[in-house]
Amino acid sequence: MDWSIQDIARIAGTTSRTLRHYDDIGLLKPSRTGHNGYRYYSQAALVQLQRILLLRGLGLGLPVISQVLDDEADAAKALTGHLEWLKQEQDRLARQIASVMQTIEAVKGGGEIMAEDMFNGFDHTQYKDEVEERWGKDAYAKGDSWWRGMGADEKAAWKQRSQQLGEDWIAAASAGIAPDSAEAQAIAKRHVEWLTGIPGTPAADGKSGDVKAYVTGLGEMYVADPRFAKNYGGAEGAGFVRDALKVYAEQNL
Amino acid sequence: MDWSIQDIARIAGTTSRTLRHYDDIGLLKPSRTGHNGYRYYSQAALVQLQRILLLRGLGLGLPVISQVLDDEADAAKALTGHLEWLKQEQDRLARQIASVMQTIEAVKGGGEIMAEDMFNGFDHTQYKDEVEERWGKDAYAKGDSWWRGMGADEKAAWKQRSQQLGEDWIAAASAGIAPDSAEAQAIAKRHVEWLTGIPGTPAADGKSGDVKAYVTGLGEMYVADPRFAKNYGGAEGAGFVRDALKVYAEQNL
DNA sequence: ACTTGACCTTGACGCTACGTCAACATCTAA
DNA sequence: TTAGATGTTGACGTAGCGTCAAGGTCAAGT
Repeated sequence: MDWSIQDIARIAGTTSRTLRHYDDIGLLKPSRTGHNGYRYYSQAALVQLQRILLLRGLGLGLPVISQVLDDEADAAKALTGHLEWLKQEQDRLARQIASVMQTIEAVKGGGEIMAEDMFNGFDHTQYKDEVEERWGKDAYAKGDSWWRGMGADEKAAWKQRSQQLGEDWIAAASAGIAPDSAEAQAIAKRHVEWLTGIPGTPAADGKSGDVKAYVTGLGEMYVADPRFAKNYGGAEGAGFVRDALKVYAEQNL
Repeated sequence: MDWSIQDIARIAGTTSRTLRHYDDIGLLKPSRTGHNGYRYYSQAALVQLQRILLLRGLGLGLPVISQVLDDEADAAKALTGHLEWLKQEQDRLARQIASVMQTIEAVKGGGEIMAEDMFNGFDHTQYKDEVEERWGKDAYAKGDSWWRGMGADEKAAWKQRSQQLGEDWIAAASAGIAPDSAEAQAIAKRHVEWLTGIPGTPAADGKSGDVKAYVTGLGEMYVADPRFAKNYGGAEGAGFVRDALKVYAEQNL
């Protein structure tokens, strides 16, 4: 009335190693163990195995499967959540495919993978007044000397990061997600980390409270100043950035 | 003229751990090492790092990136190959999404994740005559007793595997890929493994040569017999199966 | 009874690309 | 001088098994 480990492996279309693994992690125990340590499985175990393989085929992780099997009422919930994850992955893939195609074209045309001056139209010095007014002349002097001291490569790198952040912000805002969603907050985290790269600002050397004020203040400036707002998709996108940064600052700084 | 590990990490938007990792695997060595063991990176290293991060962002693996950096002429080729992989992943995701949605509906409606009689319309005994004629009365007797000795669960499992194989074959055939392609051969491999689950046939207990003849013979039967052919999408699909099995048998059995 | 050969067991390493301690050395600014 | 930031080299963890390694067990044939 029961089968050896190879038997069910073949019946269910999997391997004995997998069954031993499921035993190890407690996902599917053999229904009986021989005096010699051999694992034997009954019909009930086979049904469970089928379910496991079905769910695994849908892409669910083993811990989730375990939980679903414990309480089948959760199945619909777990699957719905998983569906969301799958859709996000699909989006991510679509974006990557577009990027790769674009890069292929660039490589075919230009030759070099990445020219040094990929990023133009970014002039750090144009914000001199604002920085002085808000954070003091001293801050700007330090910040500016830091910027002028950079090599072309470093400047390019800096531009790339800021541009990437801008793109991600715009994508997030137009995706219709909430500013306090995990995705938006992840970008906010990167944004703040990026800010800490500017010496002389509260973000780089300040205590938690100062950084909080600095970040929220910046968010407001992004909305108010169209020169900044355009980096984030205009006033609307900048508003999203401001809201997201505000939430992030309050929760983490 | 060079930066510490934290400096470039911040400049490039990554972490020092990542840079140490790249050093360990030889992907990006520091341009200079201090007497104290500290890593220092030059502008050239920064440019390399930028390229690495760009390619990584496109989803390429580190070994591939390493190779592309060694010979930039390969970039377009590597990217094109990667693009294919991305598209396949996209397809897989699309199928998974469809399956998950379908399963959600089934769970909502039916309650149970998998009822025992999910698979109907499959009658093992209907092929009695063919089996006897081709492989001898003895073979059928053994095969049939084996089948009748199965529990409902086991029968269901068997049906599921055969049905799954049928679906995969149809998908492969309609995808327009070649019978000797890696994907088709992978299904063929599974098909043969599935066949070995039938005791009394050459596939289960035979020597290599017998199995080869058996498998190729089966392939022909799938085409000739509409009752089998319909499991593989009709005569055309069965033809694809036959060709794939033939290639597999010749190369592996 | 003895030998094969198939099948079983428990470890334990490998894979991707790092994150995350741990324990300890070094540099920097007050 | 000393605290705090930053650096170093291990080494473990991650998801889900594949893949040896080394050694017991079992069924069948001689």
